[in-house]
Parts: sequence; C-alpha cells; structure tokens
Amino acid sequence: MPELPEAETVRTGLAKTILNSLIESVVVHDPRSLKRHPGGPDDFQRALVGNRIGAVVRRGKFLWLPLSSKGFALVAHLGMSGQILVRSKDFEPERQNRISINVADPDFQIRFVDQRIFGSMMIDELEPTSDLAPGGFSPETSGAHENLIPRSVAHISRDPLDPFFDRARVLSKLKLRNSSIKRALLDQGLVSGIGNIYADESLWRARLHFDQPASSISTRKLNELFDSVTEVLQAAVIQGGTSFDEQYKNVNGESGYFSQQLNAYGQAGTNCNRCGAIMKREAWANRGSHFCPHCQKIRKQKLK
DNA sequence: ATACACGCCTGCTGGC
DNA sequence: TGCCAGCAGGCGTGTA
Repeated sequence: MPELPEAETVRTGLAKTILNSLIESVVVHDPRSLKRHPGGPDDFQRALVGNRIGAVVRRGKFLWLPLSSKGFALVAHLGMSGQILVRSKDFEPERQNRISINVADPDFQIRFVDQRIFGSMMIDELEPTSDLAPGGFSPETSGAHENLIPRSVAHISRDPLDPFFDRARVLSKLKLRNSSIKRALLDQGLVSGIGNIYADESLWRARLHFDQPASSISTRKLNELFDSVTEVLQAAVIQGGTSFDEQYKNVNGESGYFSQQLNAYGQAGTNCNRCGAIMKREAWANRGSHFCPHCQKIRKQKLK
C-alpha cells in the first residue's frame, strides 16, 4: 500500500517522464476519483488542458504537479490502491483506470488507476508554506513553486526524509502525547509519510511495542526510533517500495522489492529475524499490528 | 488542542 | 460449486 517510499518512487518516475509536458486533453472515467475536487469533471478538465507540468513535488504521501497557470497544482493521493502510470497512448487499457491525462512533449498518457477509490486527484490553489521553506521534495526543479503548498496539503507535516524536517520539534510534541507511539507515528499532522507497514517495521527495528505511550519514551529512545524510521524509509525508496500484489506499481507498472526485506509486517507465525521468537499479529485500531513479543514489550516505567 | 470511531471502496480469501 | 462475511487500511469528518 502506498506510503512515502511508494509515493517517492512514483514521484521520481513522473519527474523523469512528464516534466514540462503539455496537457492536451483529459478524460474522467470515474468521477468518484475526483471526490476532493469540488468543481467536478468538467471543471477539472478545463483547469488542466493547455497547462504545462512545472514540477513533481511530494510531501509525505501527497504528490502535486504545479501547473503553468501560476498558483495552481494538480494534487494526487494514492490512497490504498492508487497507481499513476505513464503509458504510450495506444497501450492496453487498465480495468480500473479512473482518469486519463494526455500529454505532448513527450507524447504520453498519464493514467490514474485505483481499485478501491480511496485515492483521488484534484486541482488546488497553492499558498505559501507556514515556515517559508520549500513545500516538499522536488530535487529536479527549483523555481516559483518552491515555497508553496496546495491548500489541502498544508495541514500535513514534513516527512522524515524532508531536508527541513524538524525532528526536535516532533520529539517535543511526542513528550506530551498520551496516545500510543504507533498512533502518533501514523498521525500525518505530526510526522507524515508513515503508514501501517513502515510503522511496524520502524517499531520492530527500535524494539518498541506499538501500544507504548509516546510520553513514556525517553528522548534517547525516541531518537533511536526516528533513526529507524529514516533508515527503513530510505531502504524502501532504494528498493522501489513495497508491492504485495497488483495494488502498487511504479509509473511503468513494475513492482517494488522491499517486501523481501520486511522484518515485521506480514511476518506473523515466522521467527523473529533478531531473536527467533514467533512473530505475532494483533488487531489494533481497525488495523493489524505485527511485532515480536520478545523484543518488543510494553514497559511500565519510563523508557530509557 | 487532542483522541478516537466511522464511512468510504473493491477484490480476494476462507468457511460452510 | 457457490455464496457471503471478513479483511486489507489512509484520510476527512464528526463528536466529545
């Protein structure tokens, strides 16, 4: 399922293929993929056609493409099952293609494919970032879009791979959180880009139990956790993300390979790669949590 | 501000 | 064999 590494793999692929391309035409096959675009399909199409794609930017799991109409961007979120594919225009159609965007220079079709329709596209206004630093990650480009962010993404915090990520600020907020550390890691308003897979992987690596209250963890241990988060996300980006089935692909329709390096997610019943104990899965907050019952125990006392 | 339940969605799986 | 409940879970919204 798409989290930061999957979104980054898509971002890189788009930047390599359709940067500066001219949008010629748009076909909305399923308006449910525009549920966050108030104007509907006609307005969406009008806002895009005739524009060039000025950059491909990511913050957390959100992607946006600033348009040559200054102050606007095409925003995309992959949800649970979204893919953005770049195909030749005559390439065989995908069954769950919801939106087609035809571009020229070079000649391609961008396809928003989404089985469960938890993802969406929209056109949104760009506004200045609250810290006046670049809105997101976009190493290929610099320019007028830089210190801007779509209005609908402004509430999302910077992710751990963002050069302007403020770890000290996040740690100080965690000190005041009564909820569990996993809930905090999944809170995109606190730190973005982490979903269920990379939360479980990071907690395993840092030997923390998912239900450990955030405020009970020492600064030293929290730093260890965020080192783990960063390492796991970076390793997954290198592998092109995690693909289990047909749900996540890069822009060429190829799978990522990080699933081969998972130590926790989906490992229930297998031996812990660190201590050999049998890995467990527990229902938690309408999700599953995967962990080692030996390495990852809840501590009553303040965690050093 | 924080905390948390809920609805949105489709396709696959397992039990009967 | 066929049906259907259960499961996968990110995000915005609503409630307290």
